Amino acid sequence: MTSAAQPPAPAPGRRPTLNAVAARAGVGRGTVSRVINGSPNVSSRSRAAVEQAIAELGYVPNRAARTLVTRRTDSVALVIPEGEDRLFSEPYFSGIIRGVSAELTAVGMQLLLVLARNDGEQARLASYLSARVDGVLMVAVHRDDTLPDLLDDLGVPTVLAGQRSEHEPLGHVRADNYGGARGAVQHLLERGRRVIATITGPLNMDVTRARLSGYREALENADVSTDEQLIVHGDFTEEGGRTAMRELLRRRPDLDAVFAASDVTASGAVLELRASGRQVPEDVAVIGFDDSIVARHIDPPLTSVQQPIEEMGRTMAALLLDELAQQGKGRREVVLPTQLVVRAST
Amino acid sequence: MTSAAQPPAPAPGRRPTLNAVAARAGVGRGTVSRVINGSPNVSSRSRAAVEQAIAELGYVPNRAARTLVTRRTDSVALVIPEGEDRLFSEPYFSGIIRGVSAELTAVGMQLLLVLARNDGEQARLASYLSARVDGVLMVAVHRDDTLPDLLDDLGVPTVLAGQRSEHEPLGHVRADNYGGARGAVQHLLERGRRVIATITGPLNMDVTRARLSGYREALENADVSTDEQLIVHGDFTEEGGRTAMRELLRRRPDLDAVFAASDVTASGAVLELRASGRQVPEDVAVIGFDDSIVARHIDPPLTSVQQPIEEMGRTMAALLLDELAQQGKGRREVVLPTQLVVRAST
DNA sequence: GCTGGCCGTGGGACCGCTCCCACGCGGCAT
DNA sequence: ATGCCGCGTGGGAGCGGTCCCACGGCCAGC
Repeated sequence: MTSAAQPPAPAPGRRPTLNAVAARAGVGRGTVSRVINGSPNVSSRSRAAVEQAIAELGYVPNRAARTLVTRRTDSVALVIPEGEDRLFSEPYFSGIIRGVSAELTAVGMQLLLVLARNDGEQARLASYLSARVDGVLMVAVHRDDTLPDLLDDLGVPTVLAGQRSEHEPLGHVRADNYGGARGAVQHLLERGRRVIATITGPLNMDVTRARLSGYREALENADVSTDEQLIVHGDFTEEGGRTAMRELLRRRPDLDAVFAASDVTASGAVLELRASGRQVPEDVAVIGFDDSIVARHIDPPLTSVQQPIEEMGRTMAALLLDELAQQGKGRREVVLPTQLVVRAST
Repeated sequence: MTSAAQPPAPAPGRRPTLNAVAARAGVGRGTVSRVINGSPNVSSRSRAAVEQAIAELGYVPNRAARTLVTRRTDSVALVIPEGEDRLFSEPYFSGIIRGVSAELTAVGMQLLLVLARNDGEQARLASYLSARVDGVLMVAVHRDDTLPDLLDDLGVPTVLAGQRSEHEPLGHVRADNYGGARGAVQHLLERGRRVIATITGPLNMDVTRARLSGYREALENADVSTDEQLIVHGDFTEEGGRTAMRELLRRRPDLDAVFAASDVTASGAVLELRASGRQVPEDVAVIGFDDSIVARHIDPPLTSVQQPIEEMGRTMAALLLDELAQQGKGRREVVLPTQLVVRAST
């Protein structure tokens, strides 16, 4: 019965704690903490001792304990609207993930993946996120998405891929859709095409409007008359592309080129053109957008506008980390250049 | 100077705590905790009071505080080998994510996305994961992947999509690759094809061996002689498909069907067949695997073997939650049926 | 020589929760 | 009536960090 209060009790199969490191290094907890957090006010002697103890013990800081006191979770959420499966296809999603992930792991933050339903649960989701992460990245935002605003109200730094409207108040990254579209149409003009149609995306997306502007601009610059008959709205699906193409052929059977707002739409257009007895690119040239896996695999391989997806991911993460660092200030927008990838369809 | 120790100090812009709920409900902290965690030993009076207080205060439990004491993080990681961009294409990745996410959010767990490099960092990654999550889900495991074993050694429950070898010790979910391949070849036989070649995947993947077995089995069942000349190895890429097809045509110019181990491989094969002057499906029928976006968009649309991807995701998560619940026991394997989707290529 | 300031340091208080012990109370068997 | 049991309960201890205050030692300035 001489058990006078168990001294340190090495703790069974448990990971070493900061306390254990301090004991082993012969310093106080505060000093270990300072070393870990890179404080300059530590003598090199202490620092060396602590670093050695950390290495010997294989110490890894307990994130929960740190979060409890600092109120930072060191994690950000990537929110994806459920149903936007389009996003998951190459190269979009892999690129975004790779970029975001690279930027985040470099600073020791972790990435949470959250699928969001587009129903009335957005308020609940916003509150959930505000308790779980330091910031939020969102892709595929639509004009009427409220989640970004809800998050903003809760003070959760948020960065979007793309803007909801031309005056997006939140930080965001987007490709130069306007310039990409203009370049695509210029390319068609250089190939000698003169009756150039376009199949757009959904009207409630900013990318649709930007690409349409680029299309118009290119034609006006070239003094080619623009005909509203040559503009049809699609929905980014293959079926939408077929339907739109059918309508275009009805209106202007003499068209000699089509600029589609997505590769999948373009692939539908190609099918419909072929069904009407036209050859691509001999009779009608076709350009897509996204440079997706479909562009490379359909026949003929599709000329397409490529976005710097991975860099967009990296930039999104960087902007968010910026906002985190400066407490919500420094909200910025970044526009990245696109590149035309020429293949057999033009 | 009459400031005698600030009493409760309502705390400024901070979220309500369990203490605040207890005070408002007029009960002790223990009781609030019991209500939140669904303990049965709470009088219905107390329970009602607590629930009302929670609602009024908009209380959300602090996960870090809970994790600190329970040593559970209530989160699992989905580990994806970097470079396996193939996985990111429709429908694979979106399906897995949707299935996993649905199952996890139903029980309040969160999903961490982790990109893993295939270098010597795996030990570090394993240790990182063991500190950050309760369990791990892995996709695209190769025969020589060590991460699953490292995790197992650290006692981190792990569930794989697919098996590394035929005697996978870890819990895993896979599609019936054998049955799917057999069914595909049977379909070709029913279409009257007799000289059926196959382009496999990489030999270090179990799916490759399983699909090859199914191919052989179907031919043997039908008393069609199998010729090793008809088997060529690919690598799941389009270029690999072209190369393999070229080799097959050299060896057996009389072949009348090809079963490819992936849609992308199949699309390469189709291009090469066409280049050789053959028509698909008139001269040579082609079947792919995965029922990916490529299958639907190439010309002709590809007959393909579809896997129940979303269900695989759901099942993976369910198996992991099971292991979590029973402390690593109940390690199981689940095989899900495939389905042949017939299109114009056969 | 004394004072002031700064540097490096140790350690108490605390973050918000769960775990568990101890207590009061009523009902049942003795 | 007395005991015991078990239920519902309150609250102390502790999880593993960070923050910050106080302290000793040293050097520079007067």
